[in-house]
Amino acid sequence: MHKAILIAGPTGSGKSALALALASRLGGTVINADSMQVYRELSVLTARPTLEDEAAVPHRLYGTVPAAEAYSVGHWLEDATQAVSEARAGGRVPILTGGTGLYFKTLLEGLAPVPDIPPETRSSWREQADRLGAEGLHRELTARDPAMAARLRPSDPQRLVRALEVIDATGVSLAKWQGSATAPFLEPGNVLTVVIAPERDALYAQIDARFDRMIEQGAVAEVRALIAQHLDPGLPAMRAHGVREFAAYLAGTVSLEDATTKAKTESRRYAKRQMTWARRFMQDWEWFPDADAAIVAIEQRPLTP
RNA sequence: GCCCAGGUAGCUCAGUUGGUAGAGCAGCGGACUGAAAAUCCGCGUGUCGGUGGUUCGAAUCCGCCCCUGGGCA
Repeated sequence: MHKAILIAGPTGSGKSALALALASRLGGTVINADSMQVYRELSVLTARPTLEDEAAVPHRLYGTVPAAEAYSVGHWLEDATQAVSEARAGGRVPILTGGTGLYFKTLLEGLAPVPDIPPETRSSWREQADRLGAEGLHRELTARDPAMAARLRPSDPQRLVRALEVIDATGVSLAKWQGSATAPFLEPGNVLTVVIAPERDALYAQIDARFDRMIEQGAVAEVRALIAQHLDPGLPAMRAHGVREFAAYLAGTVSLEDATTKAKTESRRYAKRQMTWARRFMQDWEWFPDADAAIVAIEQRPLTP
C-alpha cells in the first residue's frame, strides 16, 4: 500500500474527484492541501467537497478554520502531518489533495524552523507597510538585515514584511532560518505524486463553467454572510476569489455580470500561476491530462511502493 | 436621404503643428519557505475601416466608399 498519495493540479482540474474516487477504492482518507478550503465560511466559493462526499469517505482539514483566523503554511504542515499519522493509524491511505503548491513542498522538503512571531510584531510591520510602502520597507530591511534585503525585490511588500518581522522578533535573519529546514515528513520516493494538468483552453472553460455553477449554488449569499462579520480585509479568507468581487456587487458598485467576469479572470490567472509552480517544482511527479486518465493508470498498477 | 461623432493590439482608449504607433486591462512566460486563491518580475508588428490622391514622407491632410452610435428628415 502507498504510504501516501499526493494529488496536485490547477484549480478546476478535477483533483478532488480523483481523490474521492481513489479514497473509496483504496480505503483512503482525503486530506486537504488547499489554503482556502480550510476556511469554514468558504464552501461554495472554494469548491469544497460536499457533505455527500464527506459522508462517503473520511475527509480532513476542510472548513475547520474560522475566516477570522489567519491560517498559514506552518499551521497546515502541523495539521496535515497529524492527519496523515491518524489516517495511517486507522489503516487508511492518506490522500492529500489541493491547489496550494507550497503546502506540498513543505510536506516533502520541510520548512524553516522559524518560531511563532508575536502578533503585535506582525501587525506592527503590516502597519509600517501601509505607511512606508514597499520601498520604505526595503530601506528598513537594508538597515536591519542586509542579507535578506539583497535577495528580495524592493517592490515585494509581503516578503519584505515577513523578513522584517522575523529579524525583529528573533534577532536572526530569515536568510539564516531558511538555511535550515525541518525534516521532510514524507519521502518523495515513498509516495505516489500526481499532477492533473488539463489542456489550457479546456481548463479555462471548466473554470468559467464552475463559477457559474457556484453562483447557482449560493456563492453570493456565502459572501454576504462572510462580509457581515466585518473582518479585516487583509485576512487570507477575504482574498479568496470572488469575495472581493461579490462584495462589490452586494455594495452596488458593480453588476453581477461584471463581478462574475472579474472573479473568473482571477481564477484563470491563478490556474496559470499554479501551472508555473507545477512545472518548476513538480516536474518529477506523474502528470495526467485529467482525472480519468490518472485513475486508469493508477488502478492498473500494483499498489505497493 | 442629410447632419454630427466615431472606426488604432483580444477589450477600453492615447497619439502633441504630417516623420510608418503606445498605455491600462486581458493574454503569455517567470519567480516563489509561515497571508501562497497571496506577493512580485518580464513580454506590445497591429492591413492605424477600405480605396484613390496631395506629399520626399500620411494613423495624422483631401475625395469617394463601408461600418457603428446619436440627431434631423
